[in-house]
Amino acid sequence: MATIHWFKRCVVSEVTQVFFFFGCYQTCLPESIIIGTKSFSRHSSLTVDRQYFRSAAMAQFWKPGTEKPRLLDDEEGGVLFYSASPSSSHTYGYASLEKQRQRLPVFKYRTSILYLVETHSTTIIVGETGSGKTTQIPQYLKEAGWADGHIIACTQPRRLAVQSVAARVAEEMGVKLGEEVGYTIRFEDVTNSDLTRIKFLTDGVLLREMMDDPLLSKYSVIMVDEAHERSLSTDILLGLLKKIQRRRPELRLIIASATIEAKSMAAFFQTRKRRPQLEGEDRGLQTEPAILSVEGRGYNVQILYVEEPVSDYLRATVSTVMSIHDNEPMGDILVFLTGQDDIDTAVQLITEEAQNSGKSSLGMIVLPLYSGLTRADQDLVFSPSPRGKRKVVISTNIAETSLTLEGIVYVVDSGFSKQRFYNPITDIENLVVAPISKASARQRAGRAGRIRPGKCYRLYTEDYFVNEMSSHGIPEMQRSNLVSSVIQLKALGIDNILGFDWPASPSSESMVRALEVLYSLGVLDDDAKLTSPVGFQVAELPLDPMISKMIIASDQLGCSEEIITVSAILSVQSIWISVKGQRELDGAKLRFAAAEGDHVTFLNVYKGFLQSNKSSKWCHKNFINYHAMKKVIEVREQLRRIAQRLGLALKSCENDMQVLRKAVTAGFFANACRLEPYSHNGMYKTIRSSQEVYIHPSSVLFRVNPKWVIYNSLVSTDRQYMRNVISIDPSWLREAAPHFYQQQPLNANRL
DNA sequence: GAGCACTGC
Repeated sequence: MATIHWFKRCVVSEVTQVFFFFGCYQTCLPESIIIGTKSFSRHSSLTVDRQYFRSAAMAQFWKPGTEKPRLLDDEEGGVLFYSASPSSSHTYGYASLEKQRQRLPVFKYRTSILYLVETHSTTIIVGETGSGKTTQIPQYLKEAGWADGHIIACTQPRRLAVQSVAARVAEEMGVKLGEEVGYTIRFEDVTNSDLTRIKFLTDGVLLREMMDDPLLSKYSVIMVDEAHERSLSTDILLGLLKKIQRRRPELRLIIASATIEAKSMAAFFQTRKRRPQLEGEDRGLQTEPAILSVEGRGYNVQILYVEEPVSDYLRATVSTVMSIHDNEPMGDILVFLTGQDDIDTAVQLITEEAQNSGKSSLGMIVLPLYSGLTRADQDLVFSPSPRGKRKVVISTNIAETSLTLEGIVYVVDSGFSKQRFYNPITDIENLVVAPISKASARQRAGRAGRIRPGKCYRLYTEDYFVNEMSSHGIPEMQRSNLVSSVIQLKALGIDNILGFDWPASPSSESMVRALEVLYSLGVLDDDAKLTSPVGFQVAELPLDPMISKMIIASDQLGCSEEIITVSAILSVQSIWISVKGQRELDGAKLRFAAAEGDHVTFLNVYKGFLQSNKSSKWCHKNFINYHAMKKVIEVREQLRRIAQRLGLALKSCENDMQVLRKAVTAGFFANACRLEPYSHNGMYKTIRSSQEVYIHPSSVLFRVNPKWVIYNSLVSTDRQYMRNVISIDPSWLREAAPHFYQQQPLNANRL
């Protein structure tokens, strides 16, 4: 392909001599802590590289058994760096497991960690993947007696991590999972209230627990793991834990992360300046956070940068993969691109290129990886590559944190990912391709060093990495719609949302917008307090507040069974299988299509699924995602239980779809749109802000264009597309939200 | 007639 050669030619022609630079520095520590590694130096040795890359720095990850630099920097930031003294040896039943435990890097810090937790309210532990912090620290705490009469909690951002870590710890302790060691995730509580002493849980579950027990009084130590990811729920949790600490000085917090800005996190938990006479300090408990750094266990990853910025990262990706395959020893390749579109194209281009070049096609298996794939397709990437073959996985961010692939030796990093951004003025969340942060780049590179030393090819220049890439991404909190977060805080009795102490404050526009939406839903009153009962009921449901409101309205309208089904379907990613050739999918959709719109279509799919006896074959035949439907069933059951607890009547409207549409209107009235009169291209305008929007072609109402519709969400590409659309009668709007629409020109006769 | 990074309750 001529286009691919362009990249090679261009670079080759400009590279006359290439240098190798060697430097030894630790990428696993935040810059603020590395200041003491004086040995860091860069000396260049002249080598001609046959690649088109310049090896600018060797990212040296610490290996077990090597001495690490020690430093003490307690001048300002409160960084305590303890020397690694061997812990006293203990003997436990499981010899081989015990040996393994002692070989983990974190073991050398056992005494230091216990000392810090004993003497400090908050301990920040920085440790790379493989340091063993997640599995070992809860055990150390238990061995030291922190579980006597209390529970040790360890939170994770993801369900899978909770399950696997809990299983591992139970195994190491030689106990049955669910007894002394347990875990809780949504839909699964594998704990025993009498026996469980170490409990793993998602941070979202811990937030929910706070609704019943605001001070989290059954926990003695709470370890918040992967805090560097700065997810929405982690940040809310950190803000709330800081508040709890003031009421419960004896509670110990451990904030664990890979590449956190340790000092800024420490500054967040720094309370001394504001309250010089904290109760805890009288008892020798330091309220100033301690920071401890633990080395990881990855192998060296050599970082290579492009000499010149690439104009087309897709082409650059293809030629880089081909070059690795032709020139480098065996080992699988992991490529980070942005989304399904790019990935499918890259898979195709690489496959073609390999076939054209003849010999190299023999040894390559090229596989896509993104969440929209079916389970079977995702499993392909986990099967070991056949002898003599090189596996090339082209992935989204899913391989950065959520999934770990073994056998990766080479990483190709495009430097981009899709990120969500929220505009509080237009109230629209956009998904845009944006440059990643240094922290992400390091995380991606680290994926190459899991089994042996690897290489990471960055499709951007070193100068760009050093001077332009931001060190950490923007926390999710500052990129999201905050309605769900605000209602959670309200439910926990946080009245002053605008004054809440966040690890990273969201814009006041976002918060004001969230308050407005909640007010219009009747969830907050004039004093911005939760209304009773609607506000409390909405807060209790683990859903977007607009969906929760829809459920509550369905009680009066007598269609709660149907609305709960619709809610469950709206809260899973997509019930349709994503296929490249969409013809068949469109045909399949037609079988379920309802004139009223997508919500009713969903109901038809659900009914069909039940009639098929929840058959996976039936799903396959109808282009429906079986795993998504199973999740729908689970979510639906949970919602029914909560609805009953809230005193809502579970009732079916049978075939009266008008009440169902009214219930949807009660939750989503703010998303009402009117077809522009005389519009020939299906243009709608939102009632609230006269924004130009169109029905998404995936909707059953595409080209049907009813005069009045309500959408569930907007997707913006070159146009604003409404997804999941239902037709309504405009008179229902004022009925559902009189205050919201009192000044809006709703006269349908104007059409 | 177009496209949905990834989590989580």
